[in-house]
Amino acid sequence: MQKPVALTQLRVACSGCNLRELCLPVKLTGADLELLDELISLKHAYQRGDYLYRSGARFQSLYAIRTGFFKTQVLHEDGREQVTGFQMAGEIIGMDAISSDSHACDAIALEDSEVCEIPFVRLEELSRRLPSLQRHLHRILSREIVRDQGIMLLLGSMRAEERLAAFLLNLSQRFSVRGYSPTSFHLRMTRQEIGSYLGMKLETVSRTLSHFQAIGLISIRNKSVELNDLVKLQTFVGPPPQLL
Amino acid sequence: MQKPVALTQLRVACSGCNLRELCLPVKLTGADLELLDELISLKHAYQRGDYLYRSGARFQSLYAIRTGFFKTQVLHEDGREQVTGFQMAGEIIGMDAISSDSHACDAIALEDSEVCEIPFVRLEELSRRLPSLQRHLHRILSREIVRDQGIMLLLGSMRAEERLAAFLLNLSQRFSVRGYSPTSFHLRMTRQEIGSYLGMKLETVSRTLSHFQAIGLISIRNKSVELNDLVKLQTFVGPPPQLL
DNA sequence: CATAGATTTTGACCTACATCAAACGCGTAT
DNA sequence: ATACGCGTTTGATGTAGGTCAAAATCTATG
Repeated sequence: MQKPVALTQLRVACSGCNLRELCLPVKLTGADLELLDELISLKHAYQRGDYLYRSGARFQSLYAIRTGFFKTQVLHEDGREQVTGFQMAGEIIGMDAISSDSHACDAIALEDSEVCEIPFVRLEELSRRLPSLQRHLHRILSREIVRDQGIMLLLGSMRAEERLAAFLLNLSQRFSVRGYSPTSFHLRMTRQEIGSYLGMKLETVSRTLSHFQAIGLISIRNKSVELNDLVKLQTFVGPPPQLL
Repeated sequence: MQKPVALTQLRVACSGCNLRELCLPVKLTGADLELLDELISLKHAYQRGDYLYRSGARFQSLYAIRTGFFKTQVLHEDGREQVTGFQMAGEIIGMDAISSDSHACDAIALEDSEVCEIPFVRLEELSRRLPSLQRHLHRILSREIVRDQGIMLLLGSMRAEERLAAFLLNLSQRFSVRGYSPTSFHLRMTRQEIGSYLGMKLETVSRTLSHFQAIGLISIRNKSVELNDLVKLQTFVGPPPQLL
C-alpha cells in the first residue's frame, strides 16, 4: 500500500533547490544552509493515490513537498471525511503530528510527487543552534494556524459561491508565487474533494463552477480552469452587493 | 479601550501555579522551572469585554490564561466575524501572530480574567537552552493545529445538532480536566458567539438547545447548563442512527 | 427599583443547498 | 474499436437551517 521509493541520493539538497525561497531554508545562507542539507538527505517519490502517511502512524518527520500535490484529510470514526488542505511544492506537511507523536490526518498524493523527509528530532536539534531556523520553524507552524483560521472563517460564514471563489483565488495566488500562471491551471483534485474541503457537496461544486462559467467569470473543462477576471472573482468573496 | 492593568508583581510564578500541569511548564522541574519563572513575570488583569489584543497589533508575547475566559475571532473586511475559539485557564493564546509578527485575530475577555505574559523572543531563547521546553512549545503549536482541524471537520461535515453536542462535550471535557464539574457549568458566551463558532445562527443554537432540553438530554437556563447524559450526548455526534 | 437595552426564545415562512436520479464524457483495459 | 467505470453535469425535488418578527427574560444603569 505504502510505496516510499527512495529516490536518488544525489545531493539535490536544499542549497541547490529552487524552492529554497519558499520552503524551510528561507533566509539561511552559507554554512547554516549546509547544516540543513545534511539533515534533509532523503527524498521519496510517491505515485498518485499513495499515502505519504496515515492517521495514527508514528510521527518521525515533517515532509517538504518538492514536486507534486497532496491532500490531507481527517476521518471521523463514522466514515465521514473532511479534506483539511491541498499542499503543493515548497509547503511543509505533517505538523499536526508533533502534538501527540502520531499523525492526526492522512496525507495522500494527488499526482506523482516527490517529498524531502525532515527528521523532526534533528530539526529541533539544529533549530536550537540556529536561531533563524528556529524562528522560521515557528513561523511555519504559526502560518498553518492562521491558514486554518481562514478556513474556519470560510466554512463558518461564507456561502457556496464565496467559498469556491475564495478557493480558486487561493490556488491562483499560490501558483503565481511558484512562477506558474495565476489564471490558468489544472485542478488536481476531484469535485468531491473540493466539496469536502469547502463543506459542500460535489454537485454544488459542479453547479457553482458551471454558474461561474455561464457568467464568463471562468472557463472550465474537466480539471483545467481559466480565471477570466480575477478582480471580479474577488468581489464574489464577500456578501452579495444588495446586503452592503 | 485596552486596559491592561499590571497586577501584583508578587512572584506568583509558574513554580507555584496550580495550572503548572496544564500550561507551559509541563514537565519542567527545579532549575529549569525557575528560568521560566524569570521570563514570565508580568501578569495582567482584564475585565469582561476588554481586548487582550487586536488583529493587526504588533506581536510580542504569547499569553497564558491564569483565570477567566476569552474568545478569539477573525473579522472579514465586510464586517462578518467568525469566532475561532474559546480559551480557558491554562491555555496559551496568541500563536497565530508568530507567522507575521502581527496578530491575526482579536482576543476578548468573556469574563474578568488574568493572563501571564510570555515575551516570545525570550521564550525562544530559553527553548534553545531547554530541549524539553522547546519540545513542549512545539507540541502546543501543533495542538492548536489539530484543534483547528477538528473544527474544520465540525464545520465542514456535521449538522447543527452534532456540532452543538460536540461543543458541549468539548467544554465538559475541558472543565473536567481543570477540576470542575463536567456536567454542570456556566456558558460564558452568548448564543450568538456559540453560533459564530459553530457556523450557525443564534436562533438555531437556541432551538437546538431547547430541543436537547425537551428530550431530557440537558437542562439549560440562560447560561447555566447541566448535561444529564454525557453518553447519550456523545451519540448525537455522528450521523443519525438510520444512516448507519 | 424602574427603565432601557441586550439577549434569548419561539413561531411562521423561505431559500440555499442537499439528495436522488439520470445522462454524459473520458480514460483505460480488453 | 468497444465496453466498463469513474467522475462530472444537469434536472427535479426535499429539507435543514436561515430570515424575519414578536414576545419574553435578563442585565445594567441612573
